[in-house]
Amino acid sequence: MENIQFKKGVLELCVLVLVGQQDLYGYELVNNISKYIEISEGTIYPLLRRLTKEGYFTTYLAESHEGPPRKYYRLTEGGQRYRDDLMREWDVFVGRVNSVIFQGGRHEQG
Amino acid sequence: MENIQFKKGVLELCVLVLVGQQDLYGYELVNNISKYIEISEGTIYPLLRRLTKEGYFTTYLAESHEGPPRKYYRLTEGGQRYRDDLMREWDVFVGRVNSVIFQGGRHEQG
DNA sequence: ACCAGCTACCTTGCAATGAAAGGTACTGTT
DNA sequence: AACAGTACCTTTCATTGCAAGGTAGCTGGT
Repeated sequence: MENIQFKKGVLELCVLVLVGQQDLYGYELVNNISKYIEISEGTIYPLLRRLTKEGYFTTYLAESHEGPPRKYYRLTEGGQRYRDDLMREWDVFVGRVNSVIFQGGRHEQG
Repeated sequence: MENIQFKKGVLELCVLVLVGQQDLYGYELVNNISKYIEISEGTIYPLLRRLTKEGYFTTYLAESHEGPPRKYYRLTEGGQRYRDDLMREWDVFVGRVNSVIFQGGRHEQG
């Protein structure tokens, strides 16, 4: 998978979903997501900052036995709503793209 | 559908697929795709230029009864290969994103 | 004490791409 | 002539992912 462009906007959704399941810190998130989708720290940290700034996450620090303190991210209520909206949009979007590429945009629809 | 970012890279695939089915001109393409995905001329024309420059399309002009001449785009062999590669990548990508957001990145996998 | 390697955080500068806004030009109708 | 519709094109901007680099703490080996 070399196509960077596919990822645009989708990483945001992945991050929102994973943090929604349990509080996570950035480094953990990178390792978690990158099992599936190639991703680097330089992508995740700015994304986490932005989503926090936009009110979708709160953060807190916790000590670690194996290194510097970890900054955990927790999904807010607004974040949950945003996540749910994005999931619906993702679903609709994939459906529409598949309409275009599998039926050639010639399929009858509303 | 307000999320612009989802579209990044995917429009390229849509354009390749549609032109692969039959020669199309830009204006027609905009109207065709925008039934499914919001899109504007300012997006399509630069994209068509780029894909032509990269050797995926050839072009020819044809007169029109109802306005200025139309510039038709035709998919090259290289374009067909690229289209097929992109389709496979899109499929894989969607599968992986769904793994992350539906199984929380905890599903066993190669 | 020193160093390597890992964990964990962060930033700057860059490239790609979609969109808004604007421009050109032809045809047909009024 | 004026206008609407078709059809092309460009410039400028915002967003976002990445490479590269920087800071700092902990662990284990020498």
